Amino acid sequence: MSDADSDELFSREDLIFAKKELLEINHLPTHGRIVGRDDEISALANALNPALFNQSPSNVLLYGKTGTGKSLCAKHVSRRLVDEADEEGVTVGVAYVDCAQDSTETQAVQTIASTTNTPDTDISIPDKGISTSTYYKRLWRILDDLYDVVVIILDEIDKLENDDILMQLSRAGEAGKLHNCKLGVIGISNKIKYKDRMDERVKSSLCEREFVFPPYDANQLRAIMEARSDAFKQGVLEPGTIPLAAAQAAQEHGDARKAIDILRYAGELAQAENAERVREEYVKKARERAENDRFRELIRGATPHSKYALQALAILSLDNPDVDAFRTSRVYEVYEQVCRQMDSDPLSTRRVRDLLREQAFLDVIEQARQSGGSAEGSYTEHRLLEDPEVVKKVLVTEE
DNA sequence: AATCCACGGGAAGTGCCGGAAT
DNA sequence: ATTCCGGCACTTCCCGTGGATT
Repeated sequence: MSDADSDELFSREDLIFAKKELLEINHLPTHGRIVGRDDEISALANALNPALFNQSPSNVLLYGKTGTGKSLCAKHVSRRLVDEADEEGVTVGVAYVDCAQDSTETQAVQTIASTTNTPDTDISIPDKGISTSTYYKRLWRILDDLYDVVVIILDEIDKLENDDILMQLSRAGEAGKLHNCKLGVIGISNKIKYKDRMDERVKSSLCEREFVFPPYDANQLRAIMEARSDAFKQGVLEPGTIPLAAAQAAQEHGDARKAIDILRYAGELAQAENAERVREEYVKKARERAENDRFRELIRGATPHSKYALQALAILSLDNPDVDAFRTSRVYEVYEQVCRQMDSDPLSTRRVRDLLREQAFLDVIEQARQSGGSAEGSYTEHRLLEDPEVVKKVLVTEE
């Protein structure tokens, strides 16, 4: 814009990135090791191990916050299983379903059936047009015809609209739907509370084993980022950049995806300013942006009044830096003020209680039941899990 | 073919109230 | 004794569907 060679509208050469695709969200590390998940990988392998002897693998539920490597490990282990079982003469199939995309029973079955199907069969799986039960019938046939064992990975399982498909999958064997093929289900959720919402019978069969994925610490994040530093040109990254970005990401949520985002944003900022190197100041700005994005994503789809309630909690947190949890009645008072500012009629206390509970399920806030002591009643306290500054900024700029 | 309308289902929201907690 | 949580029944509003009418 202000440079001497400003007649150059487009730059001819990328000064910062060499292989930017390494930093794209969906990029999976193909070669090299998965950082810091050895225990989880071997536990998962252990649960699936019976498949090697043509026996039923255990059903598993994986918990952990976003960006802790759940999907990655599930995919990795199941792929290894297919290879090793092949050497043993056992045919293993894997179906991966992203339940955020296929959130209904029909869509999910359709995806499973069409990914496990091969042209060798005379079974066709149309995109649409047949009933759910027909999909199931064809799926059972495919599985029996082609595989000894099938592992079904249900990612973001909490996004499913109902438990019907879990019901079908968990009972497929005993209900006589499958004759030769054994079924194993890996459920992946980033909501610890998801299990509470599950049907009791599904829960007992699907959660034979549970593993919790802890957030990455700063060292692990640093290793993850360094494994992708080839995305940048030689010498562009200052030596302190990655450790700084890792430290910041670890401090916030230990989310590897976000850590990579920070790195990419920092590069883009450097690019936008025609800098030759990625300096630390860019990392700081990038972190702010990544954090805003993350929170924006978290509250996407929330109703206006949900946001007002969150805003009220953020205001309380900012006004009282020494306290971090507030009882419902105080939140409601501030919420009423927010509504007045927004020129909107406040909802009832009953409704706001529910809205806050929804936010707690989404891990935006945390609730704890408290008691005031003798003759003082009991109540719930709400604590914001996000940086109040970020919450306020995002919520205010949304309007 | 375009318009209208009745209908059902689901989400949002309210009020009531028994009961948990200390 | 006190606070307020959370289940329940109920209302209101919106939206997609599908058949009837113009």
